[in-house]
Amino acid sequence: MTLTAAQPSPVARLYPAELMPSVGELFERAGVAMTFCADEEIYAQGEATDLVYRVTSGSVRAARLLSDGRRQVAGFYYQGDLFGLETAPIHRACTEALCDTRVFAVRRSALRHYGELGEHLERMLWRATGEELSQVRDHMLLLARKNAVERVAGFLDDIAQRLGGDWVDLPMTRQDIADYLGLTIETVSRMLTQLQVEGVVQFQGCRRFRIRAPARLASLVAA
Amino acid sequence: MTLTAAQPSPVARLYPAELMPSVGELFERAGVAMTFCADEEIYAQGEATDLVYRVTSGSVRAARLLSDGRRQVAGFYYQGDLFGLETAPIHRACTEALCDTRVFAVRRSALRHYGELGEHLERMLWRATGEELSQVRDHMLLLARKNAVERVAGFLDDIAQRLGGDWVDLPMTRQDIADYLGLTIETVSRMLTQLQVEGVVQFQGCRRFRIRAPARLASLVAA
DNA sequence: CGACTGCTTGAGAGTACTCAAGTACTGTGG
DNA sequence: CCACAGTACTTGAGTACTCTCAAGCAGTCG
Repeated sequence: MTLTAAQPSPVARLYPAELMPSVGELFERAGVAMTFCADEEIYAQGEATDLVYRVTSGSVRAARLLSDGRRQVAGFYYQGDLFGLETAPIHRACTEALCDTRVFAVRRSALRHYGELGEHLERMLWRATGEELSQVRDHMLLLARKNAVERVAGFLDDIAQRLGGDWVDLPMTRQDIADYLGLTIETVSRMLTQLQVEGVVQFQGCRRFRIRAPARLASLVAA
Repeated sequence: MTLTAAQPSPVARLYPAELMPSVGELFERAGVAMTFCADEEIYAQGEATDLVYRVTSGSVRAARLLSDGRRQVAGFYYQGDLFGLETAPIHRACTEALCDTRVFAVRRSALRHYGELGEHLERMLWRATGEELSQVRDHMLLLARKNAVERVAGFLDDIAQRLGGDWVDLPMTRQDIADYLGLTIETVSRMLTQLQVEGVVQFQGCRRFRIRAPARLASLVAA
């Protein structure tokens, strides 16, 4: 990991509400830039939760390990996403970069020194926490009540919507997907093959795909 | 549902930090008391998220329905728990009372009229959202990576810890438990029988149990 | 080109599900 | 007080889906 910016200096000017900077600007102004290469750890399970991050470019995976080695991927974060939001003093999950990734990190405990900017950021963090809660609940529904095809279809739909574009490049391995969906790597592979055979999606190599039958994909995702 | 208190009146006194009232007091002061009988709906899926609730007595189940009838119980709330916390303007889940239940409801949009009390409550809501996020993540891990016995053991451990006491009375049906754990009612029943046969727990009727071998239960719950 | 890692495919096994029957608990009416 | 109905729960047998283990294939890097 490399720091590419100096420690931030307090910024406590008054902003008229309509000129309040975007979340991205807030992080760039109040945070520290960091870069990580593929598979590098951003923070560890058990580390203090003082820093909050925003993905500038690249993508990130949050994971938890059970004592017997089973792994669960709690989520993926892409460009523009905030992560590291936890109320507990210690991280319950670790996060790692999936590919070369740049983030801005803000020290939570320092927010009160940033005046209005800090308050604004705090509100943003709250909102992001709420949004994450609702995402996690959706994922819970998927894990509790959906079969393998539906899970994989849901995943492809999600990521296509999140990353946009005609063709989508998957930044994560099959193992990551499996651990995210509560399946095995073989089952994920089989379902991907099945969806491709059925003409729902089309793959170009194993990391790049495009949706060919959005309606059929949507019917699998249901809700 | 019955209202048993008048609409609250603004309370904007100054509280020294150390005299700040507890969450319970805050809800009683700023909220409206409501009572629900068993299986009565507290709010519906799709309803506005303006109200936030706190359980005074009884217990509550939050559930979501898939279009094909599959149901997922998102969580249970017991005495002292806050629920209804969502950032989205509309509830993604409905909540129902499991038994005769009393709650206090606070109108979120009214908080800014309550001065310091309101700000304090907002902070409480934020913290509660964070705590719920971490609980939901634990549950996600359970759903993604644990087998039937481990799920049921985890559930019993959770509820015993939450409700306390030697003997624990389950306020929910087997169907509720199954929909919460992503299992069928028959599997839940079989696992409960198995745990009882193995001497891990003991049942008195089908709604009242006690933990007989905490260590063995803990080893099943793992983490 | 060869080794390595990541992905796919196949065969067989196991866990949880489905369907079906039976038992226990609760409340109602005789 | 007991019989009955209704609901909730348990148990059993057979099935299906996903997992495990094993082998083969593809893309990448030195």
